[in-house]
Amino acid sequence: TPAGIKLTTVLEVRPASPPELWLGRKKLRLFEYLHESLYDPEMENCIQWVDKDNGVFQFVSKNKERLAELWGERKGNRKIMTYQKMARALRNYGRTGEIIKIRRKLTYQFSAVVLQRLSPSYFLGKDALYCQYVQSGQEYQCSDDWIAYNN
DNA sequence: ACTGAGGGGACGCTCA
DNA sequence: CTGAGCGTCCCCTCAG
Repeated sequence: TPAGIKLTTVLEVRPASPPELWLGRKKLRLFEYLHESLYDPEMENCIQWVDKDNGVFQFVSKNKERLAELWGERKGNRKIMTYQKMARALRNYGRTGEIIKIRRKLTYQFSAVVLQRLSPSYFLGKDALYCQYVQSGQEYQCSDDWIAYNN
C-alpha cells in the first residue's frame, strides 16, 4: 500500500473503510456509488456499462439485489436495501434529470452534467487510487479502467 | 395466470 | 428548524 496519503486532497473517492478516510467528506450519493461500482472489477457481475461514453449502464438481473444490499450496507441503513427500493431512489433522479431511465431492461443513463462531474478529469488521480488500495487491501487487482479512471 | 420490471404517492428518517 | 436526499411502504400497471 502506497504511503503518504494526503486525506485533505481526496475529493471524490469515498472509501467504505476505514471510516477515518471519510473525514470531512459529504455523504455518499447513490449515483456516485453506482458510478464507482461501474469501475470496480469485483462488481461487474452486478452492474456494467452499455455505452460508457454516453453514461449508459445496466444492472445484471441475477445480481442486482446484491448490489442493492452493498449500497444499503455502505449507507448504514436500518433495514436491508433491495433493488425495488434502490430503483425508487433512481426514479427520483428522473425528476432532477441526474439519471434517466432508458427503455431497455434494467438500463439507465447518467445525465451529461453528472457524467462530467464524475469524469476522470474531475478526480485528483493518485491520491484517489491510493484510497482504493487501502479500501480493498493489498491483494486488490485494479482493472485498466480503474487505473485510467484515477489518472 | 404468473412473474419480473417499472412506476409513483405518501410519509419517515438522517444528516448538514 | 429546515430541507435535501434518500429509505420504507404499499399498491398499481404492463409485457412476456
